[in-house]
Amino acid sequence: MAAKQATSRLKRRDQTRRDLITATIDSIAKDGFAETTLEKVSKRAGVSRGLVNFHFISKEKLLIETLEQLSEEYAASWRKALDDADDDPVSQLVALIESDFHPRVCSRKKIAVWYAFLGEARSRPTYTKVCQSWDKRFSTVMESTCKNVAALGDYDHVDHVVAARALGALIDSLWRELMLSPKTFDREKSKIVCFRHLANVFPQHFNAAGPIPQNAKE
Amino acid sequence: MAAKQATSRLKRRDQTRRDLITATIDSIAKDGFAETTLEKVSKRAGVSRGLVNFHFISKEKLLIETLEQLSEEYAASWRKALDDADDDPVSQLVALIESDFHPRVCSRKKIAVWYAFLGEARSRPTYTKVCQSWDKRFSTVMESTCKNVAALGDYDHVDHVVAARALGALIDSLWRELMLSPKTFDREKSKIVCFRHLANVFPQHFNAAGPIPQNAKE
Amino acid sequence: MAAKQATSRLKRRDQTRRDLITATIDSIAKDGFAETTLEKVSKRAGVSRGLVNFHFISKEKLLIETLEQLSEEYAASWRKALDDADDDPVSQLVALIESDFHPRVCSRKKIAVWYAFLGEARSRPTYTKVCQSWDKRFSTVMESTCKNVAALGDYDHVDHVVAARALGALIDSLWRELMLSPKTFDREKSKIVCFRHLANVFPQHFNAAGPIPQNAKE
Amino acid sequence: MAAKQATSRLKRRDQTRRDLITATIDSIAKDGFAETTLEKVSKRAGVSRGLVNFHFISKEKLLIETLEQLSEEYAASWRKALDDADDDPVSQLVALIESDFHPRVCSRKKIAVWYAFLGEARSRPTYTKVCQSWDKRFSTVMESTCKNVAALGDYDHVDHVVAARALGALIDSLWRELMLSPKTFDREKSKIVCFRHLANVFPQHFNAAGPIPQNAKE
DNA sequence: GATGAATGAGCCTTCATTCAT
DNA sequence: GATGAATGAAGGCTCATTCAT
Repeated sequence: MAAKQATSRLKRRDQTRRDLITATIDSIAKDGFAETTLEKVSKRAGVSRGLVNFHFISKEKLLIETLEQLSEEYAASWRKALDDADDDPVSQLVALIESDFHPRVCSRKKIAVWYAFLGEARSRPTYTKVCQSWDKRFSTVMESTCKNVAALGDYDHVDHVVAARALGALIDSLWRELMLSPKTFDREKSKIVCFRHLANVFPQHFNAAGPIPQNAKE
Repeated sequence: MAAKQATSRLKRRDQTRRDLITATIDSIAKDGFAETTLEKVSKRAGVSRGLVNFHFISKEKLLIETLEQLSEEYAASWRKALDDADDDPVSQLVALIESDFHPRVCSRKKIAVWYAFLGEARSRPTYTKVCQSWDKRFSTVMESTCKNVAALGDYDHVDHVVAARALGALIDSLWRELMLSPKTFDREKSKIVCFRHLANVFPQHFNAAGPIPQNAKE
Repeated sequence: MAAKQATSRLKRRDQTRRDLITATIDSIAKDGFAETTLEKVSKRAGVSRGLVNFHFISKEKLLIETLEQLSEEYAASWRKALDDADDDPVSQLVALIESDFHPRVCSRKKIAVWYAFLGEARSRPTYTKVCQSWDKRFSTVMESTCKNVAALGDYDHVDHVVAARALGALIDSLWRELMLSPKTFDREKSKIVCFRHLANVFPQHFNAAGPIPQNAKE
Repeated sequence: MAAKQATSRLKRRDQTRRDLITATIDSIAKDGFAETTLEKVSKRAGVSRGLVNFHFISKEKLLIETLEQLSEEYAASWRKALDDADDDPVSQLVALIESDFHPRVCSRKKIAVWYAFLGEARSRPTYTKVCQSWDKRFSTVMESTCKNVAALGDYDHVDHVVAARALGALIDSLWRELMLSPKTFDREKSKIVCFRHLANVFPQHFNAAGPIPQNAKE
């Protein structure tokens, strides 16, 4: 029973922590980094003022955990996408793109927060690290997938590393469009832009509509 | 004589304003947006605390003018690059790339500031507008130049709009690398990355070294 | 127990608020409106600087609450005086005068503060309202009491409304004397001035010493 | 010619000083004491920022001169009224009342300024002095005039000193009404209130309409 | 004599953090 | 474990005053 109570307490504790991180994301998205105060965050999470320091020691630590969670969510999303995808590089590339534009990670709110952290990254080493590894992990998988795609066709002249980097950059550029000009942003058109880029580079495997079915060949 | 006096005063006034904007850029680059205070800025500019409000009314207005100047500097840079370039689209594309990696606009400091503003853009409408137009103006010229390049060769299957966007995104991604990982960044290699992207898309006109001389054709 | 705790906290809270208002009155009385800063007020109240904003949101709101309390204290004073007085108009008029010169409300400090607010009344609508209602409430009761006195005697030719207003004005004038020339001010003499005014208007019921006993008549 | 130039300069100087005092009055009337800054004053007077200190040394000195001018204007007004009046006390009393409600001195603006200074009087000795003498000079003449009126009739039981003081207080109360409730204020009705007070005290010489013609008696 | 840029002290306010209850 | 009053440092801003031009 004591154990149960302890478990319940732990759950409660974690729930409060999660609530606070969610509230932090919401606040940064709405009011920006500069206007995000612990009072707003605690009010939004429905807890008392002093509780944030109790759970996270300092505001800075709360912010770092928030960034880390955001980063983890993102990585988890594309990892799962890869796991669920068929075992060929083209499908995997498609899965990565699908994942990156899934509302789960690609919402105006989350992207605004991501850019907010990026904006402070230069002057806060911890942010720098998280942002670097965020970029790094994704570009690595993107690169290797593009490499595998390149191996499928007649792409000797294609620089798959640069193609991968350009694809990553393109996705980022579309995210930024969602943040700055949400009205012109369109989730489906964004994917098409990515496919068109792939069609420019891997014309045998992609066109504007997405991957070109390769079964005819076999 | 009175006119001269007025001129001298005006010059002085403008010089002070410029100094303050420069100091603001330096401060944001070094300490970040959140840690940029008017005291630091005024100290850096070597003037008294109250002078900022005297000249710019409020901190926010100083920040906006700073962002605008940054935006203007950037646009002026690539406009001049275009003006100075030969009158063929390939040279112009090269000029745009050269301009974007020229230390004048592509310094770690300036890019950090640009990203700092971008980070607050979501929650401050004025920043949003300036950032939008910054993106917009550049992508427009990039697109039309790529279109002209596409017209030079056998590029029917190439989507030049997406190619242009990808190039812009690539440049931005390299800038971000300069900001987050200055040690791995290399100005020349960055241009080569861009050329490689162009080589992927316009293989008749670009290779990793840059533009392919076309005189053989004539 | 929780309730007790809450009560204790609430008491504490209210005590702090009261202390701050008292300190505000003291400060305005001593240094004047213009020189009353939150630092002085908080120091006088023995609390930290930021607590004022915590409890009153802004300096302006603290000032308004201070004025309101002053107004309430004053009204409470004469209301109690009326309650405690005998049930005849002459005794009531005497009670009102006694109340107005009671040190509880008629201290140099409080009058200085009252005049300080009056001085800013024109340019701050909230002050205007409080000052208006202060004046209004008192003049209403003064008027009706004078009316009742007038009905007691042979005062057909007497304008009791004007007599009441003149009495109120006289009291104010004596208050002002306390503020500007405290050395010539004398509490007892001030009441005599009021009685003399009443003697001028209601000679059958008042003389310089106060009310004339009317039992002979019965 | 040099003298003429000097004179012209002196005139100009005085004009500027007068403009600044006028602007000060306007500013205090509109924005209150607390919000009256030298910048507003100089802007209102149409001169440069630094000129106030040049002409008045300090803000405080400008304020004192403003108060003094207001006081002088007021005294000049009732002195002239007395000079122009017939040589009997009743006419003189009427003249004093007329003067006190003449727009020249009894405007909402000027009264607001007068009360603004009064509000700071307690904490600034110089203001105290000016306000004291303002009160004193007027109450002295009021008292002697009332004394002379009292001598005209059967007023043995009348305390003319208190009657005079009440009249002065009444005028002040009506002024305050103009400041706080300009909509209910009425210049003519105000005078009638004063006459009614006098009718209460000197029924043989005043009624609600004003002085009672005494020629029938002779 | 006049201007207005520049100074710097001081004010109100905000806010992360602490701690008694 | 949770609350919220209290702290105190720091920030943006105002403004009287100074002074070079």
